[in-house]
Amino acid sequence: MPELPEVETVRRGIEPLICGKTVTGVTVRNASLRWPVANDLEQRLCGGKVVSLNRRSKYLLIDFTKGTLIIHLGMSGYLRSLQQGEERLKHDHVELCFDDGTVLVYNDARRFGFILWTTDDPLRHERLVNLGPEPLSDVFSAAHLHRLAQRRKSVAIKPFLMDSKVVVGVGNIYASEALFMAGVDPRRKACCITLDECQQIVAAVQAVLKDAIAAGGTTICDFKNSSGKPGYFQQQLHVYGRDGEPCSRCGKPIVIARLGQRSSYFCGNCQR
DNA sequence: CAAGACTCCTGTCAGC
DNA sequence: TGCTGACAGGAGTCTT
Repeated sequence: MPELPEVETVRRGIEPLICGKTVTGVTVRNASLRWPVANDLEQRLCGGKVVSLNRRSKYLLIDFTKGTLIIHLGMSGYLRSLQQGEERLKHDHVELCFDDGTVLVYNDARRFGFILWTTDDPLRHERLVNLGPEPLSDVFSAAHLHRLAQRRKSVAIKPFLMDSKVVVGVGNIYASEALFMAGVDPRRKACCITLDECQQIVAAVQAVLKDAIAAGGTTICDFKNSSGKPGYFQQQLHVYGRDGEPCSRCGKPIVIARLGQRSSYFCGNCQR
């Protein structure tokens, strides 16, 4: 389940494979993703040269001379490069062929992801324009978090952190992990979190994401393999998915709570 | 506007 | 062993 670190890992992994190369063919095997793949994608992409690869939130932005491909990996999506003669896999939905023979494949079993094309500024695209700050930027500060949190009278801090208007790229796993690191109970109301605690939370979110990116970076070489999914879950998780297991800090069992339709894992002793 | 429920989809796993 | 149902989750829409 690609969260921001995984998308950044994907970006770094495929950048050297396609940057500066020209699209010579596009195959869409299944256009019914979260939003349908444009039926004229091949016409739009062919002859276009990849200028750069960028990321905004969990969106991968492939800038071409003619426009930008906006890719979201959803829950189960990944990109890999196909070796010559290699078999296609189930759920290989879209393929981009480049002039040097490189083939980039989009695979997404659950089809929560999508591939969009825009000729305008991708950051002003309707999917991106209302997003909050990047978690690793200076805009994501304790003051920012505290200011927004004070207006939210009933939502708990954990679903608040997962709100993309507050900060992008913090999914269920990293929200749980960051709140553990910050020592904050995920059930507490956002409006009751102090500025000092916001500072702890910001630092924790950034540390968790940076660690995950670093862990993903170690597996970038796998991109050339057909099995080359990037290093999801390489990181040591302290609370996520560990209900009943002892807390790594105090030894008391990790507990689980439902917050905003999502499972939240935490230590009732270390997180107050 | 805020907040919660519901939705998309399929692989995985528990329970029978 | 095979079937069934619950569950997972990002992010959008719908309802309250």
